[in-house]
Amino acid sequence: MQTSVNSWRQVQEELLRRITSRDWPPGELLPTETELAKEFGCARATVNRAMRELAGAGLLDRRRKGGTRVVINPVRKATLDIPVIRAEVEQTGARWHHEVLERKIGKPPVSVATQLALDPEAHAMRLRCVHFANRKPFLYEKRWINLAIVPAIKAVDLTQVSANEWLVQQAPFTHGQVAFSAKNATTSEARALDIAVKSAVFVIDRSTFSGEQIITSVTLTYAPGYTVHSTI
Amino acid sequence: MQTSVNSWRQVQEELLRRITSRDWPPGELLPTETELAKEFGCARATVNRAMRELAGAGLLDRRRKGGTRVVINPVRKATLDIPVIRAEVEQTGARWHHEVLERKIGKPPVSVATQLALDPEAHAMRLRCVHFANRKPFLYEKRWINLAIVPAIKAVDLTQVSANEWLVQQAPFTHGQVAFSAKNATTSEARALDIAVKSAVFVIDRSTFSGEQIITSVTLTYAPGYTVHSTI
DNA sequence: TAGTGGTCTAGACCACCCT
DNA sequence: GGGTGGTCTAGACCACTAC
Repeated sequence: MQTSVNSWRQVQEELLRRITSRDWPPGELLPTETELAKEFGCARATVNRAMRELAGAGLLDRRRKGGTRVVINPVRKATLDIPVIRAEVEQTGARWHHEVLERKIGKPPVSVATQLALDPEAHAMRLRCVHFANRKPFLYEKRWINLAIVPAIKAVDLTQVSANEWLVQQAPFTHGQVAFSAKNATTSEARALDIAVKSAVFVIDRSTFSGEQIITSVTLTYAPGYTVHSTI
Repeated sequence: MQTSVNSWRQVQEELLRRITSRDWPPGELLPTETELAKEFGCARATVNRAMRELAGAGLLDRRRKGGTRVVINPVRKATLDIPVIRAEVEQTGARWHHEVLERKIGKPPVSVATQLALDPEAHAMRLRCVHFANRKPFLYEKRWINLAIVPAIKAVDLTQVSANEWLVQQAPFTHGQVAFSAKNATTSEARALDIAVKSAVFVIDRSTFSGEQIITSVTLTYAPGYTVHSTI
């Protein structure tokens, strides 16, 4: 029994050491929280917090009565930030501005309505914008907004505030989905971003919800060179 | 003072409701943990856990003495899974196999050595593979492995076990970096994936570390159509 | 059914940092 | 200096599930 490993970070570090050093190889059954607490000379809650986070990271598999095991093929989790577009540009030191290409209100096509989980009769706002970094086209944005949730946006001058930023501040979402992919730029995307047709562009599709109801669905097409960074 | 909102999930739900409903608009200073605990009729630790997770999600900004505020432009966090390649393919119901195109041991070029943070004199293993889903090329893998960390891999038959899976099991990393991007396929990538040159391909660059030392650095080039999904 | 993790409590002390 | 969040403790009860 060692003494004074009593902060949950220290406990977590030691557990991680035993896993990576293969003291506890994949599949190994770990001691119980109570046993580890005794060994480390700390409270069970401290061990619990350390192990809970490792389980969240995909390294441990915990189940009541079954105990805690080292995961065989860990599914590690990467966390990546989703900032407001303006902040993302300005953080690189560049100047940001945006232009609205299209803004109309009407019934979305059926394909979009199902994607938005909207009543096909419901009205939505269609928006197409280009975001610039240092006056260079940076991002082409195609968006549908559910007016049943955020009717107030009808009165907003979206040439002054981007819909992205307005929505983030005025209609925080409870959860959302994101998808990342690559594709060859279409003619209209190439024109909007001032790039060659068929250039490889990075695409983010994102839908955000307030409870069960969708707020907005957006397709972000980034000019070539864009990279998303993340840590594991 | 309401009664029996005593689980941290209930507390978190209620806090989230007040934020999204703009009861607490962006920038608002929230009551202290002690006050909320009294209001909800639960222990301060319960409120703390609920708020800590919301802060981790980027919705709240917490500081000692300064109190807790609703973040103005929340930088939301997306979490995405990074499974072992074989598992990723098999989860779609497809059969997985892989082929090794190149496997050699030697000094890496200087550019790679700096990228790997390796002594230029250190030896590394160079690996190029293709992963298949239902016998169709799915992923082109270019990898450098730091033999100073995992010398044992020299004796492994990497045509039987993929380096990806072997490393995940035998040399768990403590942390890593990931980058996602899009690019037009080069000639060699197009040949490996059996696609047209200049097709848009999705690229993941990943480096993993054991403490300060790099374990491996890999570039994964996915065949067109590949999408990474995530939730916010 | 018994053992394990999941959670809550009441209290305490501490670190940080705003005023 | 004082108020706030960060964390730890010792104990308790509960929920799940492997056996």
